[in-house]
Amino acid sequence: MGFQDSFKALSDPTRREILHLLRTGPASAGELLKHFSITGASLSHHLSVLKYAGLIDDEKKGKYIFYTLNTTVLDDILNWMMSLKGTEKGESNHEKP
Amino acid sequence: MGFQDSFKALSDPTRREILHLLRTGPASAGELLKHFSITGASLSHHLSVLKYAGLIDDEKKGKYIFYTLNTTVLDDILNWMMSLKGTEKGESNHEKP
DNA sequence: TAGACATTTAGAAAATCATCTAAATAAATT
DNA sequence: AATTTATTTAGATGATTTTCTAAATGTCTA
Repeated sequence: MGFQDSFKALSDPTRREILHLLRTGPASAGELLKHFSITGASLSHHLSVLKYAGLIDDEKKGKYIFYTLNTTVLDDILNWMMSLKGTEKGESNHEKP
Repeated sequence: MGFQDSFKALSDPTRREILHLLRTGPASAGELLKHFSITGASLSHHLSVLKYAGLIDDEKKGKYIFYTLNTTVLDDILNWMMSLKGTEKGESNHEKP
């Protein structure tokens, strides 16, 4: 887990789509799989990368594993990008100084 | 140039450091090179990736080429991340609805 | 408990990537 | 004009990544 892992995780289109699908709520691996034309093994790999990066959490519920978006790391990345733009952490930036 | 290229460009630590160095203003390739222990050829490669992604601009000034941060694409990425969090484009998000 | 279902792990192949050295281009200096 | 300086391009190499098939693990149901 670290900045590097998060950015690496985000650099793959399948993984970004997974995050996008999870924005509305949890989903099992099988549900997610319907949206892609890759094998379950490939999806599983992508999920493990996202999990290692801290971008998703998983919870086993019987036969299924449900994945949920974790926005904590996203916030860190957002802050890093804001700092590049010279915008401070919590600023709303509606006015220009 | 596209979303994918931008994220790929951001997934390398050297390239992120380049962007970080450029946040205070333009710099030539040679100036940037001082901050890394890679060859000029490698740096040049990284700069071309960043440029292709639209994250930096370059301008030739005689013997030197000056690179500047371009925040347009960063804004697109920021918006994409905000949308993941369920936050709309320009919202300040200081209150919870 | 045997079989079906959901998901992961292992291992391999092909593609992509970061880096290097060597050579090329282009502008400034002497 | 020849040399030096700044940077890029070309081509090669080793590392990492994405994907696959096959097999393993764990859980539910008939």
